[in-house]
Amino acid sequence: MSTAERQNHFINDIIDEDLRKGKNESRVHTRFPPEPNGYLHIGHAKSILLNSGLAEQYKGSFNLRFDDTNPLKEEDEYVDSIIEDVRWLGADWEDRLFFASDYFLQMFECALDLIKKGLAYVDDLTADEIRQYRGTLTEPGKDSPYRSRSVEENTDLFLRMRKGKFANGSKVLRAKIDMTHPNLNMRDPVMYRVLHANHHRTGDAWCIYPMYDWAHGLEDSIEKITHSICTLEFEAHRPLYDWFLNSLDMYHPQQIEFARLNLSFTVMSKRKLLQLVQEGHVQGWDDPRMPTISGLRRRGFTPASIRSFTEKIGVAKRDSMVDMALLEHCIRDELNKTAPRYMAVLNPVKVIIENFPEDKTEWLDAVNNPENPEAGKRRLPFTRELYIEREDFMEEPVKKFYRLSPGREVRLRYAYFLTCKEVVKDASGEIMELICTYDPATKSGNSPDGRKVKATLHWVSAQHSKTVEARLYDRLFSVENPVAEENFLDVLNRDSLKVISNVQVEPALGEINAGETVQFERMGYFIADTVESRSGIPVFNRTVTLKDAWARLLKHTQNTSKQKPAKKKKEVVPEEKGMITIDDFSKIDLRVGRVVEAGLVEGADRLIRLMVDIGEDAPRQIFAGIRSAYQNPAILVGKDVLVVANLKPRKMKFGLSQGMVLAGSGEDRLAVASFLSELQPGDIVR
RNA sequence: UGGGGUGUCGUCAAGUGGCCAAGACACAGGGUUUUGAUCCCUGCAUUCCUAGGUUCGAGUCCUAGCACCCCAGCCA
Repeated sequence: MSTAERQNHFINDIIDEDLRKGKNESRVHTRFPPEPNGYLHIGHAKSILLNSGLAEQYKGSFNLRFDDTNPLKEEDEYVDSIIEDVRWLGADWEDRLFFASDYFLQMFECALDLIKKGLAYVDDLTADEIRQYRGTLTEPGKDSPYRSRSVEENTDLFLRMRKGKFANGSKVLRAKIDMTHPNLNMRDPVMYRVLHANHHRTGDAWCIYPMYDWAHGLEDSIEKITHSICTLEFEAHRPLYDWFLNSLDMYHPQQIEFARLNLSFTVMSKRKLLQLVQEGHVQGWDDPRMPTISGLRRRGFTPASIRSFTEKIGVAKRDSMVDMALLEHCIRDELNKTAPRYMAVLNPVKVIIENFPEDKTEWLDAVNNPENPEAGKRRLPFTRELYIEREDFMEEPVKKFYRLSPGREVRLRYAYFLTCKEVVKDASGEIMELICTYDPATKSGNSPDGRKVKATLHWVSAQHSKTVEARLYDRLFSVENPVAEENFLDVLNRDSLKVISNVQVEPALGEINAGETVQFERMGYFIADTVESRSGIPVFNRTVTLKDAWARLLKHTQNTSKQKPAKKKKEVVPEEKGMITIDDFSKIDLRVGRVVEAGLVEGADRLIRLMVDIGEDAPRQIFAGIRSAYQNPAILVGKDVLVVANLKPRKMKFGLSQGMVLAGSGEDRLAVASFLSELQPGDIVR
């Protein structure tokens, strides 16, 4: 494939240094070691392209090796899909396709060797007991009672394990390291478990299977890998990787860890992807909404776009979440240069051109790809009846909408200027047809008088167009990080797939081959689905929309108009209309009060200090700004007034004001509301 | 609270003691345009998790904190 360009990251630095020192005879040999228990996703693509890219860059080698050490989870179906995906991505393993299961015998012999060295033992503890003996993060573990078996006994037992003399789970082979090691992985890890199960490649040849930590370093060592690159979660396993190889005194590759890829608006764990498939939330591993390689391929992504993406995201050790927008950018960037353009109307509305002859078909030239002159031209039929996009017409155009509306003139791409004269609706008010006229002088879209038009619309001839189906895909999840939710299924994007069956496309599109990608002008990039297209009847998958400034503008105004009514509910109702509800009113504790004392306040020329009896043990002190109306406060004494009793007390420099006295005010008047009645202080007013 | 990692713009990510802290995506503004696309221009971290320190000079070195991630499968 293409030659890998050097990227600057820490793994390059490590390799450069190794080469400088002449380590491994200056070889570079990498590998991609998938377990065939699921489909590959874009996170794997990052690893595949990293490993194979490094091999290319340093003129080394790259192996594809299946890490098939667990017969319970692995299947040939997955092997096949993985091979297809890695090949499609362009990684070249030449003749080096390997299986860990091919090394089972060598691994077995190595285990015997380790037993002989007194570094491994057969343990009879149950899985539960092993867990208990392991200790915790903060407490050391303790030795198994079987830890001190002799080399002879261990050898005998292990041989019999291999011969099938023991039941599943009854015995394991463990490395003898250190049960008090602060790294849990070093507390006598299990190397082999008894598993009477059929393996997808070795069948019934084995009934003991090696564990990852034991097997992986051996696989790398056997293949003479120089740099064994894996993801961060294996960092704590590296001491073990090193311990096994050192104990065996074998060729020793270097394990290097990097951060796995996380992509916004999707999930990347095999378990969750499997769940999406099994529970039918998507239509399979290759559903175009899936972040799997096969899903992306069916969606219309290309190896080059994925390669470009992995180059842009870089390689580092910090946990990160890459913006889906970057992946979308990469595929747009490529398809813009390569995809031939066609016209297709996703949501058609009929246009009738009054002044165009009924029986005439005019063939017009259209450019196949403005980015690539070599793509040539094609001819488009133009007739009296056309379809245009329903969204390209607005009977009452909003601000900044400059497409078609009554009385307005637009350009039909590669054709003529068109003016809307009349809107025809059905009984329900839905627009059925647009009656328009065209200007014959504007052929191929130019006006001789220099008249300008603000918009250019795509269109198809109603007589010639074909009806096809399209699937409009969107992001699978509605939030950036679905994994952060209680249940990631709760945030599945309900609109991730919209199937539309009445897409009107120009005739040439009927001839397209499955797997070909085109641009529907102004709408997006679409690929003819490889699974459901039939000869002459393509089914289109939308890979990605074009960037759309108008859609963004619309969204913004929608958002702001959505927010406004929400605000208005709070503010407008009480303020503009002067209304509160009965609930608001019932919050006010209004009492009858009798003024028992009233006087001026020293240093405050507006305030009067009142002592008001509202039926409580003691009168309340209330400061009221009513002095302008009561130069002689004494006249207030003995009057019955209305007091807001549950007003939050307010500290003033003259003292605490514990309520409010209602007063009425008008032009030049201010008076405390007082009254004569049978009501007594403390009575509630409603 | 054991061990292993990581902290630089909204998101990725360069930077390996010495010009005003690369670049990309996103975002905002402008220009060109027969795709409201593409393309082009402009803007976008006085600051690198925090606090001290070393130094003529620190994102880079030292010390002490803080935050986040991984590990207790007979999964990989």
